[in-house]
Amino acid sequence: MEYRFRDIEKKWQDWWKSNNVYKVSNDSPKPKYYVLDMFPYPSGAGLHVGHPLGYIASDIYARFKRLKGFNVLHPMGYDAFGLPAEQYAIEHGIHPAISTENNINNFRKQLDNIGFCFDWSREVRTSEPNFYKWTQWIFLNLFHSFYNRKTNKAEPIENLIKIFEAEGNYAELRSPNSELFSAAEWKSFDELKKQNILMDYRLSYCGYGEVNWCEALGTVLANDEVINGVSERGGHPVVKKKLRQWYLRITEYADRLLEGLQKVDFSDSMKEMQSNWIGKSSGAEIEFLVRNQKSGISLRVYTTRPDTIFGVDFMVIAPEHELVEQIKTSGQAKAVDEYIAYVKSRSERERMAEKKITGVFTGSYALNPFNVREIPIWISEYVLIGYGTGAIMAVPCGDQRDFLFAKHFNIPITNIIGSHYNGDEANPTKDAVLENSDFINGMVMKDAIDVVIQKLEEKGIGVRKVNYKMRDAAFSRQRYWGEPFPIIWKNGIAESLDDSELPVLLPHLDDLKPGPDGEGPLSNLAEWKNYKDGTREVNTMPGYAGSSWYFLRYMDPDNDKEFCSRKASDYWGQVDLYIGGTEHAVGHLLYSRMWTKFLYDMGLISHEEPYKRLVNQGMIQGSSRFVYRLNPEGSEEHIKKVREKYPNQIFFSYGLYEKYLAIGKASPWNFTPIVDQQFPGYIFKDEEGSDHINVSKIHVDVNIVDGVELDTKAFKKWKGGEFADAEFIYEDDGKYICGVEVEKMSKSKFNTVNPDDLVMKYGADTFRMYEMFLGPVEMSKPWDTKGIEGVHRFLKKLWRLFFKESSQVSPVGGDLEGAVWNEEKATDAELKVLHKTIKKIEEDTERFSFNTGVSTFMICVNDLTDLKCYKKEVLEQLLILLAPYAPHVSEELWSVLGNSGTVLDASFPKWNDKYLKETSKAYPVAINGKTRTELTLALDITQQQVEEIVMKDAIVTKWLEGKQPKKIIYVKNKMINVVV
RNA sequence: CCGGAUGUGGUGAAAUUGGUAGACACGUCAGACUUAGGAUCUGAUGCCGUAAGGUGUGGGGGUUCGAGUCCCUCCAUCCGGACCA
Repeated sequence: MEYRFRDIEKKWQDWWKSNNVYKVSNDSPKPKYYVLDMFPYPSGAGLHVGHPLGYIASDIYARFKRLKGFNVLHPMGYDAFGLPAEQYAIEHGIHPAISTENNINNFRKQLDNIGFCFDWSREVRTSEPNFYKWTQWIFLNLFHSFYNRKTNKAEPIENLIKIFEAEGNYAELRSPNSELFSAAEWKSFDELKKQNILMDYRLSYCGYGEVNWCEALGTVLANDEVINGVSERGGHPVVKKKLRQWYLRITEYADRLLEGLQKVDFSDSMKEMQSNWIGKSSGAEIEFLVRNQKSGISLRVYTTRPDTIFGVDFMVIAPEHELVEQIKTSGQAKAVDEYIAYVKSRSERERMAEKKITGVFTGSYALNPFNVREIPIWISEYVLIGYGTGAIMAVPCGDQRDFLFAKHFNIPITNIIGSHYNGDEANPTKDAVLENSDFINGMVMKDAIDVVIQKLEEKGIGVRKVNYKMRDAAFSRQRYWGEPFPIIWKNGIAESLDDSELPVLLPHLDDLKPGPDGEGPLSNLAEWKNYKDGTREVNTMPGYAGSSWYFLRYMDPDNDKEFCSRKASDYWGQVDLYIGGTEHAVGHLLYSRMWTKFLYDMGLISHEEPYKRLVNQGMIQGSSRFVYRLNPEGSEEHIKKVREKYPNQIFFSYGLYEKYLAIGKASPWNFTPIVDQQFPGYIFKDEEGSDHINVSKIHVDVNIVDGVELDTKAFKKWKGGEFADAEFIYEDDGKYICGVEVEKMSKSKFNTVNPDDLVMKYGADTFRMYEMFLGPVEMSKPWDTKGIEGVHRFLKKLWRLFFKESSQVSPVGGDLEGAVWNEEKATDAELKVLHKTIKKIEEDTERFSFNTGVSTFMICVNDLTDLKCYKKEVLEQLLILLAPYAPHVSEELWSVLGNSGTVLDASFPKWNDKYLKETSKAYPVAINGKTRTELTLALDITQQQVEEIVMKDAIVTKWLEGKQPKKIIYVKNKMINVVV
């Protein structure tokens, strides 16, 4: 009977479904284990071979843990709200609810094909009211909370009101925007004022701020959704705009998010990315008095290097700085105004692209607080209003930007670091001994930092200060396809809806055009917007709202009383293993960590970090294939001439293309190849000059290319016959070879490979194992289908340990025709193969090395084939090992051997040392690391016994020539070195 | 520019604590069985060399009896952040 994977896989997938094999209970005596995948955004493009990589890895691990006796939670769901569905709706006229539903169904079908062990009864969709009800509920909890800096945790806003009523607002409580007031003053404020003050403390709050506004998408974007000044989705330009927005006060959690990284098992690069994003730096804020016609102005700067205070040669403030108007002198007013106008005319993108040194002198001087030296104040766009105080003290001998600025504008440079400064570039060292520095002369810089800060604080002109790059996260979108806010506006006050009014359903809307004044589409729906005696908030929540807590919902998906019962979250606890891509490093992962900390502060869950261990699967890149078409270009006459001779499209094989270029030989058309930088390829020019033949590189579907060889027949049919008339110039061996480049996998590059096709051709088990066999899960690599045959061959070989293959067609299951397996007792040699495999598979799987795991199976099956071992005793155990990797064939053969139920309910075999011990082993011996011989020694012997045997060995004694060895090094179990 | 990662045959890659580098697989070559094979099986396969032998983990240097592995330095590729004071 042959290995009929299609029937087998269909059979077991149906069986798993109808027997609820993967349904997980919250009530089990077994220890729990939670394996989670980053749930997908169901895009219209469907799955390509890159998507399932992480799912397969987690699936293997989840099954493995189940075999090891854990109660494993392994759920899946959909991150279904978001911008792309809405963009798609606008472009194609399909309502997001419909397209999302379609895409989900399509995803599900593709996922089911691969045979995952997800517990689909726990599926969540962020766009479902029974899910986003709780997203809204958590949002309201954030809204009703503030961060108490004294207790260092989130608390109900009532606590803050009590403090205000009793003590008023004081410095330690103060939020940057809020004023200080006494308890009595607080009581005298009217409601609007009180609410405005409270808004400065709420963990989700509404405020005005500079936001990233994307005109093309018609919405604001969070900082991590903007890459190099353009939107992550679509690459549209993004500008700064002041708008009323909802925010998440994530900055209050900056320190805890940073500290928490030490408690979790993430990769170094992931931790690095997060801590860079948080961007904690410590230093001081220093007050500089400004000397000009108006008195009493002071300029506050932030610096991490207060030790360089005597090296300050100028100050720079951001063009948007609030003191610009007051600081500019009448003499410089014109120049300053012109400069500000210039800066405004430049987009964010231009600024980043061309880093010109620009700036203008304000005419005013600041005074160094220690020696009252006059320091000119400049304005320049290289100082950002958003970071620190928007003003800096410039130390050109220590900071390269300051240095270049000083050189450019001929500002004299003070050297405070002696020979460490060479006059050609700044030196940011902290190890120099200070010079020209008044009371810190002679001190090492890094020691001087604290001394200066102390002195500043004593004199009341500065304060120690920690700064973060991270900003509060913009939490509203002017879009339709997201969670509505449970907020009503009344007389300028945001009021929360009552829990009983949740969920606030997203109303149906056919026309998704934006509302007036930069508001979202919901603004157009008056009957929905007007609610009770106020108006609803018409913005919606961003894509990351639902994903910030979805991992908790899986624990208790049907609960309609709570977002997740305490009992369920206590049982499942942290996600033990979280698998996903690095692209969420600073977005989703930070937000979900913050939400978890918040829920922990509120006493709603018992753990503070959501993910215990994070594994980042690598990206599978596309391996694009190209054909090279010759296009005549230039005068009409020339084109006609060429076309007369060659009426069809001519394609050049890659090898020839390369060859002609390499040797500079004339092509068959006598066009001399020359390199032309203007074109993305090469140009073949004719002798006359302007007329030439351009070679265009065309993406060709990887699925009609076998390795690098083009299937020319399929090519002619491809794209509805666009290339039906193609003629080919072949290699010498008559093949048409394509060019290869690694790019991002995308439909437009024709380099996507659909898993469905591979599953159809080779089966899900082969596909799963091949994806793992490609290399370490964490590594990015281009997809290459060549090689899948090897894995398929392995499964067929495995099959032949159970059945003789015959061409006769037999029904699946129950029919044991051609069975070769037997119940004989296994020999030691066979058990050795088995136990070696058990040990290796356990280790490989545990340390996530699935690629070597697959190899281990191949070696095992090769060995068993060599031994002609068809014994049930061995094979049965092997099937248990294989069940996580190739679940379908394992189930089939497991039942063939007469077992009932799923193989996953078996327990993972234990390996026995007894079978792994060698009776004897050859040890190479090296003398002075040069010469080698082999000795045969027993396995468990002592160092002393080894030395005795070595010294008795004929070859060794001959080498030693009577000399005594200095030492004999017995290295573990392999090598002995004799040093003379 | 800063930070992180990676660099091993024709290809994907193994080598868990420093211990016979290249497991396993693809590809290639040769052979067997075949009317045929894109089926299956056997053998060979890092490179140079007919061979003995030499050489070999991006380059250079170091530690060690011994280095793919540890240290220094340079180079290349990928990813992330970039006027963050």
